[in-house]
Amino acid sequence: MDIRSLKQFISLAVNLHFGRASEVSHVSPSALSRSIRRLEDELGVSLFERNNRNVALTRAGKLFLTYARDSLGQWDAIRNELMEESGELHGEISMYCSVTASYSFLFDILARFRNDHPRVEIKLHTGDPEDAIARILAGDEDIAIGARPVRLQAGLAFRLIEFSPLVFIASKDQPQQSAENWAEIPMILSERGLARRRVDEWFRELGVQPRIYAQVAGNEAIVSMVSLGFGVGVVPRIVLDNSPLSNTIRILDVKPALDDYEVGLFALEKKLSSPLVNAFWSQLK
Amino acid sequence: MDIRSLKQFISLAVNLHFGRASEVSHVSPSALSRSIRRLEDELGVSLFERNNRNVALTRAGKLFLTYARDSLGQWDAIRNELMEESGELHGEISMYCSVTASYSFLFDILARFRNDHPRVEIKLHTGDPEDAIARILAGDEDIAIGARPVRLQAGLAFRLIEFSPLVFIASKDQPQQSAENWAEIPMILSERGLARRRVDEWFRELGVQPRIYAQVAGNEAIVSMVSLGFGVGVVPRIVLDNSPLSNTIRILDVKPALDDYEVGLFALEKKLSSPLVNAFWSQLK
DNA sequence: GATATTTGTTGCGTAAAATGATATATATGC
DNA sequence: GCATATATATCATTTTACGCAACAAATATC
Repeated sequence: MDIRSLKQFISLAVNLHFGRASEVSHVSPSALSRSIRRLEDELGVSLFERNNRNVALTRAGKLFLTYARDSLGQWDAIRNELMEESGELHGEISMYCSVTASYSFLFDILARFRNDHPRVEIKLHTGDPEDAIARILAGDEDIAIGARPVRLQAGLAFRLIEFSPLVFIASKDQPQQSAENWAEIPMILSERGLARRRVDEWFRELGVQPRIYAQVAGNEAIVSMVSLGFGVGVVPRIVLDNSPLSNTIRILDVKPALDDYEVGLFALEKKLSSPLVNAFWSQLK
Repeated sequence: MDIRSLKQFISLAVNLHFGRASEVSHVSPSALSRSIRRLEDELGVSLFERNNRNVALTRAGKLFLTYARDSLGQWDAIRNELMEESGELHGEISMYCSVTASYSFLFDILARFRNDHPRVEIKLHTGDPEDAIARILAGDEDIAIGARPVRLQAGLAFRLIEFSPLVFIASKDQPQQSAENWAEIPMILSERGLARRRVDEWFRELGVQPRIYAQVAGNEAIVSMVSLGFGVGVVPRIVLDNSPLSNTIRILDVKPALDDYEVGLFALEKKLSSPLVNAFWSQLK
């Protein structure tokens, strides 16, 4: 039995799906299957009841799950304890953020952190920012960068990095639209996410049914389409600051303005007691 | 980190000597050295302060030792729990006994145990019976076969297998000695151990200084020398029962007779709660 | 004080174990 | 009944672990 097997077991016990669990653990499904099998051989009991369609914990599996969680917690605890003993921070911390964020905030933050704690290895995963909170809550990542939702889930901690206005953008070549014809203007919006919800509400309060030209995943794609003159988009301004297309774009002066994005760090509150996470966290004063 | 590394670490922490610790763990010293090194790398701290002459636990090592013991205890606990869940006993149990014992009692006991619990693997180590209790107390073995000492150490459990008279033996060819000349008779005795202490006391009570011809390690060697006519020896009768030389030997009728050997199982009391050890233990009614 | 001995570590070649890609078997859904 | 999904078996490859022997450093021995 080793720590890795325990983590894999927990992942499978939570996901109840070899494919997804193996993805989280960064191994192939076959490796996970064998790892679980090995564990079962070692313990002499089946931990999962599985056929080719379903995976379920056995009674023994449930018992072992609580053991695994405890054991992993204690392992983390002793590692933290010994880390304090050694004086210097070291180990591994996992981060999740969007590609946009990795271009903008991340560089400065990481550079500083790296300088202060050179022996801490950072595992960075990028992806859809909408998944950020879910990944934190699931314990898949230690820290994520994202926009603060209106309501924070219980146990979730947020620390502001900066405000970024949510702005309407149009191509520089396009003539300025008058404020009255919002129903006519082709809009290019996020498929989902906080920005989309804000815009939907904005239109609702205005009493206008927007003409949605395109629903796009990713702020960069919105900038591209707007730059090409397809319509008006809404993105956090931080995206423009790092966009190679920003000089082809102008920001519309829209009233009322949308609320600012609050971009910041997410982490589980209970993980803030970990020296590594805490060091990262406290870096932002 | 895996269970094996933890055991190796504990062994080194107890022995404070790579050679001896590696022997207990059944690996080469180099493997142990690398294993410890790996642990230290993983934790980012030194666990031992060591040069080519001394090994000592660091402060971090002491902290980790308590963790390791706890962690190992919990691992055993969950394994036992899951074993009860599964209904059938399985796993591994380690035994220690002398070569003599392995010829005599062990066969029947093991055959029966194997029949009742075929999925339990038995690791058998043989060696000097005088080490049996020490190995049990050190936790190196689950169960040992040996002779009950006058006083049992605290925490040590003993279960009688059978009595075996401690007998004086001589070669069949030698003439019977009269009872008066014990001081003249060449004695062949164990170097150490319970039998030796009993004989020493026997002579002391008789007020005779024995003439010790040879001090030998191992009952088989005593039988050999006696059989060749070098003198009179003292061994538990069970040894004769399994000796190919027994027909060349006769048992002397000595008064007062020595107390019987109480041959039986040793185990740590706290290990009796383990299903495996308990099953072995309870086999002897 | 020179030599021998003890003992932890390291280099190297081999053996074992783990892994990923692919194939397979089997269950489910339409 | 065919298409899909999914856990597992197989095989080739890579990674890891191990033991042996050499080494280095410290102590013991005379």
